[in-house]
Amino acid sequence: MDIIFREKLQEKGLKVTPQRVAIYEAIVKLNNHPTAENVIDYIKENHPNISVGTVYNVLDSLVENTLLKKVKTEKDIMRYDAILSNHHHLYCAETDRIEDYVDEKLNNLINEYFEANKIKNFKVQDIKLQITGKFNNNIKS
Amino acid sequence: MDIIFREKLQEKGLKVTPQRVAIYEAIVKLNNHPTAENVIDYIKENHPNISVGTVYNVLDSLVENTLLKKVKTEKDIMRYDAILSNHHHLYCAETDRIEDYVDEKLNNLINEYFEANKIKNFKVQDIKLQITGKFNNNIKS
DNA sequence: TACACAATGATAATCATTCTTATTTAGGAA
DNA sequence: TTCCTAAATAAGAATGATTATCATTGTGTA
Repeated sequence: MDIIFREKLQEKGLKVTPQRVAIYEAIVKLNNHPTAENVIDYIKENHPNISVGTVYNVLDSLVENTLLKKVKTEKDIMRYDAILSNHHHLYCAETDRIEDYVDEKLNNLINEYFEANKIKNFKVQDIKLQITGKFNNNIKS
Repeated sequence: MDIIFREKLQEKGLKVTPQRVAIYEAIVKLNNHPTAENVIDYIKENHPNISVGTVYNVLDSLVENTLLKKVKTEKDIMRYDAILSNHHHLYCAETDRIEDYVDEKLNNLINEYFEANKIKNFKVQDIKLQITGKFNNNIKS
């Protein structure tokens, strides 16, 4: 696994440093989707000479080079919405624009699906779709 | 609209203050899902005597009393994931635990749905499900 | 082996958010 | 209407995560 990671670094033209390897290993070991902070804590335990700034830098550069992905959570939420009905979101990463997307037919489809295909060991309470893409116009509806 | 908001405040036992009304109006006016910062900027323009701390307080208390909702975005992302394949997430708000959820059948269902039901003025690039609920066990699989 | 430049360490700076405390105000009671 | 009390607010300090700075170190190539 290490070897593959080292190869990937080289493919991307990134130097293979012990810090990068250690940080990647930390994420794999902390396989429950660690936060940057989780990684920093782990690194402090196991590689106390790696500095905090480096962890952030490495994480960023690995994400930039698609050796790592970022994932969002329910917490640490940033936007406020005066519309209270249940709705999904259309999101354009380029322009940072968000629009609401209400679609009862889709909700039913998904609910039926999970009714028929239960997830093992998990009770579903709510499902939100984040639909990423591009808007065709620049005018707000 | 204002009147309804004032009534809602009273129902919740919250005092009707000019600050709360102004901040609510700001969110309605900035209807493209403002960030706290967006609201603060707007307030600074239109109600320069309302302090930044108050904006945060009011936003929080309105969310707590379900007069406002929070919405997440792609940016401001906090978690790192070494699994690069396309997958959704099961999320438990209580324990902050995240598990990957891979389901090709579901992906196909959703893709087919959007194939048949295009969204007006929007080109879909990626769809992510955030499935919130509760895990039945505490043991990591 | 030497060199150039990318990467790192240490720490300062930043920026959004939260906290603190004194002051003000909304809204019920007299 | 006026008074009173708890709730709400203003101002600014404090916090905490992230980013920037810059001198030093290390990787990988010639």
